[in-house]
Amino acid sequence: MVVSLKDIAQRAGVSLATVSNVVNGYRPVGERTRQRVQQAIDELGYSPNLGARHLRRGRTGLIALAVPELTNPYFAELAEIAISEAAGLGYTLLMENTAADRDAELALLDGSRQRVIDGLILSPVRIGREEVLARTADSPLVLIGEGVYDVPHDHIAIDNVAASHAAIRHLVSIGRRRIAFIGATQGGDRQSAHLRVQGYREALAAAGLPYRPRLVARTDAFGRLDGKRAMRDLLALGDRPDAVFGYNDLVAIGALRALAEAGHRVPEDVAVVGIDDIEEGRFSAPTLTTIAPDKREIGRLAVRRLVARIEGAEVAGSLTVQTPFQLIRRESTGARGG
Amino acid sequence: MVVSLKDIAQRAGVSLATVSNVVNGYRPVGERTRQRVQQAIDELGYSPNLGARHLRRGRTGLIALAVPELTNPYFAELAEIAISEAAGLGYTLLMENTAADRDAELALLDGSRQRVIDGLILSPVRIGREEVLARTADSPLVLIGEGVYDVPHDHIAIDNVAASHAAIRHLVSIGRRRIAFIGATQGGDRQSAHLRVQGYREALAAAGLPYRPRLVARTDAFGRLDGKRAMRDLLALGDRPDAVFGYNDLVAIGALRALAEAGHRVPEDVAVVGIDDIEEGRFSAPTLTTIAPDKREIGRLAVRRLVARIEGAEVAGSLTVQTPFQLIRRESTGARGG
DNA sequence: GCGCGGCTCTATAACGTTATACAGGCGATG
DNA sequence: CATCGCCTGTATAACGTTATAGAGCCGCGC
Repeated sequence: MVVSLKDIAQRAGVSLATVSNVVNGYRPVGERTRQRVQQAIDELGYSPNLGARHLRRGRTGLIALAVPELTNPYFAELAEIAISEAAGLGYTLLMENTAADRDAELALLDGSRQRVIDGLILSPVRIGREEVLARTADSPLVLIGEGVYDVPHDHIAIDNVAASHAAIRHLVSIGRRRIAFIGATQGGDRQSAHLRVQGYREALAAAGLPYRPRLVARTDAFGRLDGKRAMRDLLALGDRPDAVFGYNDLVAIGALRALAEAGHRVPEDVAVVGIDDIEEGRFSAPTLTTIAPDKREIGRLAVRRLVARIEGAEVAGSLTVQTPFQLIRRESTGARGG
Repeated sequence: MVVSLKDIAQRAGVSLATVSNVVNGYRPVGERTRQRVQQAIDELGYSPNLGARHLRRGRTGLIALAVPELTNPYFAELAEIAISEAAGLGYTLLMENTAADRDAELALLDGSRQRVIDGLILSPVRIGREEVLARTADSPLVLIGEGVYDVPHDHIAIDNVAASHAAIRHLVSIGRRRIAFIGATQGGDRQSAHLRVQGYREALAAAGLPYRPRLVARTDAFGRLDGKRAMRDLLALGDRPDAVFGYNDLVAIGALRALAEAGHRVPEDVAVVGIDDIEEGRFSAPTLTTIAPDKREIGRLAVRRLVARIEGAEVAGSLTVQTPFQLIRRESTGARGG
């Protein structure tokens, strides 16, 4: 049997309202009564009906984290952090998979899901500034990753241009001159790819190296297979690069695979760098040099800002936070050991 | 502004009940009225308040999938499938992370979370038959993976013993004689490890090979690092195995890494087989031979059975389904190409 | 001695739905 | 022509909770 406030009230011989006050302390209750009520709660094993509470309060205690792919370890690792942070704040985090689909992102942005969640953390891929501005829903929204700037929402990301700089500087520092980039995109979507390409170009220029469009490979998506295909295409071109910078670790790992299959040595023939620092890169052969964003910071910050907004803290304007990152050298650029 | 049934009713000049009937078709509505109501809905952009609906119907439309680790690609891949299957049936799937923690599993089993979800799909790791039997909550429960048998709940898994057989037979067929197992456990928890070890022993016996306890390595968890450490320990033992069967792909990938660091060639010196067929194993160097469970089938079946129970289909008794699996040969046991 | 404020507690009206009971109209049936 | 049943639609009571208004009681100050 499922116990409600009424059962407790009956058992303890008090009114509904008093039990409610004992449970959530909205108004003070006398010590004797409180004990009687508490005892009844313990005996009957009451736990509040969240649906009813939601109906009354207008909040569900649910927030969502929407990512383009659950199977990308970067997002899985981020999700684990966010889930535990949300739990600590009394919220339940719901994972949404947009599958990098524009309609899915739009639906989430102001769709019906909003009726059940108190707020949304979104990693946009296919939508841009206009779509976000056109949003009608009024529940709080926090953006993570890149793609959308200058909108009235909190935004947490790393500085992609700077991250690219760091990667390219590292490759230049170990003597590479023909540096390719894998993971550019066609359209204006996925801005982070643009930013990473931009950082790549700037850093090349800063190092006095020429920008060769042929060395920038486009991909449809950003998985291992995309990286592998792009690397294969680059190799087929004839003028082999001596280094590759991948849009993310998955793309870089795909590139590693293509290089191995083509019989090229990493890092001797071609050095490889990714972004994300997923665990897989610490176990690949060779291990993968990467730009490590502070996932813990990103996950915690995103949840905390969202919850702050939900709970009404009129935090000053929208806030864009750039979290730190770090270059981690591993075998794919010549570091020794694991 | 947030529109409710009342607003629609007013606009269309009908009663609340009629609008409700248009929305969810509980009772038929005349064609003319239906059109007027539908128009009002479209114009005002109504979407039902799920909290209220939950309160009234006693169902939330939320189901949960609880896994021991989100960052295990096997579960991430399974989750993607389950999420889309659930969406197709009109349910939202909530991911829960038990972090392989006993208390977390227990809390989920009959804890307060039950008040917000209609049913639970659980991949148990630390709890067994007794705990499941002692459960008080009465919402439907579907178990996936191994660990708990003979309980009155639906259960979907592969035949672990048979899977182990297939793996060992394969290793024997390519001439291996000293076959190690990585991923045994200490206690009675994580039954699947027991079953996989059991299959390993049986298959050794069937092949006329001796069972050497020293070649069975225990691990605390089942990640890459655990596999790497265990492999390192096995190598330190002196009598090097000529093949390794890992509890799962992650463990096997960790083993690959340890072998590479120790300078052993795979598969020439040591062949390696895992279980799960995660994408990572198709890109590792060497690519990983694995036992591939039918993740699509498992995910879809789990969701469908759970929903069937929720919706009251008194399906005959509890059902244990064993889904098919398949051996996929790759480089780590001598197959050529990707 | 009376009024007034503070302290507990209670009664009750929402929140937005859905299911039940009921009412009116109209054609078919006896 | 009266009656029955079907078909549409309505009014309304829940579901379990929380917030608001208010009731009873006690002690204190004038």
